Amino acid sequence: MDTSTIVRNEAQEIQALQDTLYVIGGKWKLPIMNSLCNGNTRYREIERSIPGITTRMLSKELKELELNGIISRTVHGTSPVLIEYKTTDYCKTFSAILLEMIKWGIEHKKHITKKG
Amino acid sequence: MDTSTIVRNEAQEIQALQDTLYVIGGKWKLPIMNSLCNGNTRYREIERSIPGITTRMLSKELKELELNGIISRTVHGTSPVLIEYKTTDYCKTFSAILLEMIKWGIEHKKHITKKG
DNA sequence: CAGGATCCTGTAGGATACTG
DNA sequence: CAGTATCCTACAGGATCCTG
Repeated sequence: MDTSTIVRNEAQEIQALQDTLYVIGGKWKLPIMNSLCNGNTRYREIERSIPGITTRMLSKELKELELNGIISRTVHGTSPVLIEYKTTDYCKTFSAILLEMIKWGIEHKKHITKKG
Repeated sequence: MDTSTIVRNEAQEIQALQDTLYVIGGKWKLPIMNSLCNGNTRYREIERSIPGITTRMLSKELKELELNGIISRTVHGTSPVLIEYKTTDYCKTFSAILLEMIKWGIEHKKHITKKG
């Protein structure tokens, strides 16, 4: 299969875009992924690293990300239960987009403040 | 300014991510950008190319995209008024992300159908 | 520490009809 | 053709308190 000969299909593209948006959509999923990428693994750690997020949203989003195979959740120990969140290899397939979006956001801020 | 020496700042990254999400957020902005990238320029053309979108959402999103400098709106003629929507050069700074997201969405669909 | 349970609200977005 | 104007509602997301 030669990828250079893939025929672009508009409807399929839009569907794919919406699928992607569905997985990473909402206000918090990308910030959470980014927090994990920065080495945070514990619930409270992640919470503190993302200004404004509530426990409700954090646990909700973590679940969805886990369901989509983007992150993993591991239980360590028994009595003082330790939970470890990590990005999966699958998450790494998204890191390029993540970085590009960060760069874009930074440039965009310059872009709009430049012109008032 | 050597970009390789940029110190990564987590809070700034998250802010940048949320800025980007704000600009392209919602259900329709990326599909619209993609439609324009595919050569559609007319309102009804764009509308027809995006299954499910309503005129209300289309005009609302087009306005916001124009405000953010992502697309341009040009009026041609006088009597049978012709409107032409086009992506701006600034929109092109986003095309890499757009393509990556399309690729990711397609792969993701394979990924999840594969496992059940 | 790692969340769950509730309650509440704004707004994104849908449906439908209409206009120059 | 290129949109406006209304009306409506589901749900994303916030606030707060509680639990093992």
